[in-house]
Amino acid sequence: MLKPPHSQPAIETTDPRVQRSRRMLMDALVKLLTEKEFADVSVQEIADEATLNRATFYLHYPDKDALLQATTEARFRELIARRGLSFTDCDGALRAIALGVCDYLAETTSCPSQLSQMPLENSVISLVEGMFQEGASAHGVEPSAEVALRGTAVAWAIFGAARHWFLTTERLPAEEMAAKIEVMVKPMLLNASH
Amino acid sequence: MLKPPHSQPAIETTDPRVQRSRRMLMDALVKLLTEKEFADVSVQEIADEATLNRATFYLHYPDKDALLQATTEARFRELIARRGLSFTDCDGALRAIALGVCDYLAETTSCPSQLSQMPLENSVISLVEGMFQEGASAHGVEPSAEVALRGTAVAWAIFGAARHWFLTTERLPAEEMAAKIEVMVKPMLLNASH
DNA sequence: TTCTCCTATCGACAGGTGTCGAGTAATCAA
DNA sequence: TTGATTACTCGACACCTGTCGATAGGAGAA
Repeated sequence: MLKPPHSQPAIETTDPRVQRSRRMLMDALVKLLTEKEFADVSVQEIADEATLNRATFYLHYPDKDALLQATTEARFRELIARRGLSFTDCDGALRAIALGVCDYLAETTSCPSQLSQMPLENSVISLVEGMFQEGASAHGVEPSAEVALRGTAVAWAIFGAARHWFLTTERLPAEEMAAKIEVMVKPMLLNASH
Repeated sequence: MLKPPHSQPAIETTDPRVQRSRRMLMDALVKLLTEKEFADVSVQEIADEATLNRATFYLHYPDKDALLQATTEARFRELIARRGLSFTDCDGALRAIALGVCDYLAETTSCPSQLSQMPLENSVISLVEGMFQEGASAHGVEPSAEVALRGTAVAWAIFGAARHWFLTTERLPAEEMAAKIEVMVKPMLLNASH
């Protein structure tokens, strides 16, 4: 469900030991996910795979959902960065974001069967939301409830569409899908953004 | 996560014992949710509250998430039915659905603090999706990948917007919000539906 | 180096989970 | 009513969870 305690604690630490432990835990989870479902992975297994003690796991994440969340977020951020997403051109950004989400789903969930489930969504959607906020403020659109609402709705629409695409057999190339999503979703932004 | 086994098994049984047990489990969960967080509710507590054996719980649902899912779906269906949502007028339907989702979130999650989390979404979104399918086919729009995609994206957008609204302090009346959502989301449907 | 702070380790704990086999009781059809 | 079927109960099982206190061990500053 929700992790109010260390919801976003897993960031900002310079201590190399901490960095190392967290990376090892993430890598361990990713490896285990190529072998079995998330639900079938225990904290003990993750700790073993990471060559860390189980108690150490709980020093960093409240439970395995939080680790999945953090891992997901890190991978998605990296993917976006690798694509060199810049918000200098407003027009390309929408398609790029859609493409990023499609790519992300296709890449990180192709392993066992359908990991395309819920815990992933929280982090990805809120990241996409953040991108819209960023993009809007970068272009002088002052933040308002209206803008925030539209950003949220668009983020959810994009994720929902990308997920739909991902769950489809015989799917189109990601680029085509991203273009489709762009034209479908763009009208939602036109009334209130600049 | 996902429950492939009895994902939608909780339907269609005439045996009164089954009906009774499932209803008692749902009612028990609803009652317990007024007292504590979902994460803090154990299967044993649910069974006790329902005056059923714990093993009986597992005869009906694979875990407590599945019960929450089923309970959620039942409540949302009932709410929609109570509002007398009809799809005879295409124009009102969109706003009515948005209103239904807002109502739903406001009603079922006001109890402890924030239950507005993930397990709920699956069922509600797919229900809304189903409504679009239904509405489209009722008006002679032949089913296509395009229509399905738009329905999905709209469902996610509505849910995301309603959730955003729900998590806002000082929120507008649900009716106003639903109207806002309608105008925001409607353009997504215009190109491909009739 | 030495000292301090923080992280990682270890063993153990009370509790929860999901499943099983065997027995009881309710339902439905013949 | 009888008999077959199915739901429910019960106790027990191995395992996982989240947390604790005590201890060892690196990182960085004095």
